[in-house]
Amino acid sequence: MPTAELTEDERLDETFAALANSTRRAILARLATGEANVGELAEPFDLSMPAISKHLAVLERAGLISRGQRAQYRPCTLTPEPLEAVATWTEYYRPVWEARFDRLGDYLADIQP
Amino acid sequence: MPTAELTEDERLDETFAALANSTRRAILARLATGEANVGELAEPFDLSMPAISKHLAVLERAGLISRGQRAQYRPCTLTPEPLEAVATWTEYYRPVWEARFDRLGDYLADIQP
DNA sequence: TCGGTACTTTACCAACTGGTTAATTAACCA
DNA sequence: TGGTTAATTAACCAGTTGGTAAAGTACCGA
Repeated sequence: MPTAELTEDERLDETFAALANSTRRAILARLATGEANVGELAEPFDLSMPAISKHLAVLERAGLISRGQRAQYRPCTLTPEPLEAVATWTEYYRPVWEARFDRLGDYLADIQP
Repeated sequence: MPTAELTEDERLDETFAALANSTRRAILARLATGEANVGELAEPFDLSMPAISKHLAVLERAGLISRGQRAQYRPCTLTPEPLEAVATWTEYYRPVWEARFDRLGDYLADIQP
């Protein structure tokens, strides 16, 4: 079958949706320290294995992780390209939130004698 | 009533969920250029007004916009603090995706005679 | 006071999400 | 071969999401 062929917008939709869950963000944080199997990833959570499997499927579909196979194990690794896209998207708005400090700077300048 | 009292994780959940929709991201992009009424925000989209109202409610609940009132109009403005939180969250992973280039650098160094 | 404009609320719908338990697949090991 | 371990798939469920059409609210202006 052909590779999904998503638009940039659709890829951002999937990435943001995948990140909108603290279990999945915690899994990414764990993977930032290195590869891990599904069981190791599941251990910190009070969730069934199928629940973790589903979270991993969401992360994989969003391109945030990739999965290998070693015997019965499915080692997961972080693939951070979508995070880079999020950073790029977000940086566009940096001037907007920094304007607040600019205005604060103006204010501080104003009250100087 | 007391302000929602969400954890940092819950606020990130809401922010990422709000951003996981291209209509809402387009609305934010529009608001980055300045305040706008609901009708003005709806104009570029082939969606009913209630649909836009719902998107704005999601953005407001996530703290990404705030809404005023001027006669019949509800002017919306961008409130970028949650975007700053997203940037902070994302920057944590920057070394991970930049490691790719580091490794590329190692590789290029290796193949030098 | 009455009509129009701007927007929200309500009621409804189909599709998706996040969880469960039970069953299945696949690989190792004794 | 048969049992154990690792993980996925299937079937199900309640709650949320993204959309609609229709009704309601609120303000302005003639």
